[in-house]
Amino acid sequence: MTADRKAGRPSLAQVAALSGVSVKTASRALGGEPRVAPETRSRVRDAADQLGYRLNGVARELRRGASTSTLVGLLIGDLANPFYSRLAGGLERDLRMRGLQLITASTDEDPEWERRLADALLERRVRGLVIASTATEHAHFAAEHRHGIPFVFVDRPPVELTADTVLLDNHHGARQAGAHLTAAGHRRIGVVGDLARLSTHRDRLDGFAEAMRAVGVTNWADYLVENAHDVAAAERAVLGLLGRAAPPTALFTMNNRITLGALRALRNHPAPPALVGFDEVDVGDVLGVSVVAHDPEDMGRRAAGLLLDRIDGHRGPARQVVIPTRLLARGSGERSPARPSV
Amino acid sequence: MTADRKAGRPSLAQVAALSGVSVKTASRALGGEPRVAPETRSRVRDAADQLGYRLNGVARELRRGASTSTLVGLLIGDLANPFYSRLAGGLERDLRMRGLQLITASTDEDPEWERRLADALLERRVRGLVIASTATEHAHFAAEHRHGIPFVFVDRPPVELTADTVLLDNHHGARQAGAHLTAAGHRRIGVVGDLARLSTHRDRLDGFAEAMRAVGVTNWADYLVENAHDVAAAERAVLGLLGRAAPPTALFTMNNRITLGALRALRNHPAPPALVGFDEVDVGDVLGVSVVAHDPEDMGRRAAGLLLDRIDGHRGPARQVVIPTRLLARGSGERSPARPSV
DNA sequence: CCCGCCCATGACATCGTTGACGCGCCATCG
DNA sequence: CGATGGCGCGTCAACGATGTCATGGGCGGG
Repeated sequence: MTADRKAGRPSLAQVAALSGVSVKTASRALGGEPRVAPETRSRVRDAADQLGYRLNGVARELRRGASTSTLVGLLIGDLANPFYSRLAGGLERDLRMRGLQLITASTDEDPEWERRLADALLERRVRGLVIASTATEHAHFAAEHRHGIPFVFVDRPPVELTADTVLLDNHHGARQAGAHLTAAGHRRIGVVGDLARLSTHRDRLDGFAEAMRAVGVTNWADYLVENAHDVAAAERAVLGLLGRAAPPTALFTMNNRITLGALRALRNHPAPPALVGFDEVDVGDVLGVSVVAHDPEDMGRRAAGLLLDRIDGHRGPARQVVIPTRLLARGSGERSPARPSV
Repeated sequence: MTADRKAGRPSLAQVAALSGVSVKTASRALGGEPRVAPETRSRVRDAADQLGYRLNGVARELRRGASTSTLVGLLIGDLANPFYSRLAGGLERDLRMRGLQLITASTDEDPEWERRLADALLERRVRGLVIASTATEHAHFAAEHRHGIPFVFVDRPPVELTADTVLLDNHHGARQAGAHLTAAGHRRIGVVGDLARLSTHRDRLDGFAEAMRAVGVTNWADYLVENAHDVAAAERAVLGLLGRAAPPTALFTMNNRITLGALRALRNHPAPPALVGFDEVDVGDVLGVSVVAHDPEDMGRRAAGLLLDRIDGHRGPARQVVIPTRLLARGSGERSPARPSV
């Protein structure tokens, strides 16, 4: 009758009262501490069950102080993007082996929103923060960082801040992609990239530029489209490139979504241009799509490693891990520039 | 010199001391409360900046009490599975418009682990719990549920517990898939499914069975393979089916990973069987894969809707939302059973 | 047989913040 | 000109758990 009316959740005090012990003993019994008579412990447990009681993790965390949180924050562009979700998966798997949980937030590549989310996570006293940042400056994290909160930057490096980082070998991968296409004889190569402000975009562009320089092509930027941030935009961009008077004979699509858009655009094309994409895509092997592949889950695991080291007290200078990329030739990148007349 | 030695993070008391006001006034100033002189407020803000201070969300949550948490728990099988990550994306997007954050944990389809994770989340006093449960019984959530914690079950319904639920129209979708294949003349249809214990598996199987009954085929279970939980297992299962003396002329692959495995298995096959998959797959349109499609992000949004209603005080009986499915005929499901001799 | 030690338990303070309430002070009003 | 009230700020307690220290009883050793 009085039990679970609208009254909030029961507190330890109520459990203690019901089982006839002090609050502290109840705490000991439920918290698994030693120095509790077995009979007492089970009496307390029964009372807790009866009341539907559960220890309050918030109170415990407050009492125990700073570095007892089991929450790790993850800031990414968009959880629905397989690159990020696989990264998150790898990260989570390694964190939970240590009893840490992941709290994930998507920034939609909005720097202002990213900052708000980071603030919220830090206010919640997360144990560490893993961040694929879309911002162009991270000095405002300096104070937290100095207070000992571990930061790990993934996919994109910190700016005006020194912290642990896990990056892809963007430059090398993109150079490989470019070299692969030029080796097949291509010179007019369409390049479609993500938001121009992102470091990954710039690094990949640099790598590609190097490959083009190596064969003496300098006007390749005429075929560059930037800021194709979603699949539909990428599809339009590719159609635009193909509609030109002198269309490219090959394409370099600079991330997974863009590659998907390109595949859509090329569907049913009588003589599709050669194509190399950055990032693996689902059934890329079945479709015969050549890509610069890498392992997002490994990226997550490496980030977990760096973070856990810091949590374990590692105090060394910031470390940087570079995840290798490798070119998978599956057909689409090996088509020659010679195009049958239509 | 004494500043940020190893001393923990500064507290409100230190900010108050530095700015020469009481703790309460400092709280008011930083918390954005009214009744603070502008000059005082900025003085406190300066002191906070100087100390690198940030309000402690843990303490605030404890003080404010139960239903002030801004955390919502999400339990799914595997964050790296696009079905789940898109669901999570849709859910997160709608939750964050209300200032709620998502804390995600993967169960790897292990019921015991799922329970442990749920306990951890509930102990942390999440505001609500969204769960794609892999367990076969949920009575242990009853106490929490009665205490007013909103639960939303997604993809799989609760057992021995009544709670809000968002499900796919599995039965209908699978029946459509089966009917589509039988309409094309198929009678020997290989069926590859996920873990047999999952309700989604059973419901889809039921729907498919109905389609087969409609054309009088009763021995279809001879071509059933279950527990193909990952892509590699699905690929093996399909190869096994095709290697039989009387191989199936069509395949029904009961989820996205299984469809991917089947596509791998069928690559380079001279006369591939017809194929209809459950769940959309990336570039399914490009590959011409017929599927029973639905919208995982919408599922997440609907779950968010149910949850937010409860948080807003809705007290009605448990509601159930069914997400429709629709068959997308793209070629692979329309191949006829007539097979060219090899 | 007595002393001292260990065990089970309890009282109390504390983590950092915020709600409830109180108190001057100054402006306004009848 | 005294009563009224809003404003700016402060004091105190409480949220729910746990660390610290204290206490009484039982038991083994001298």
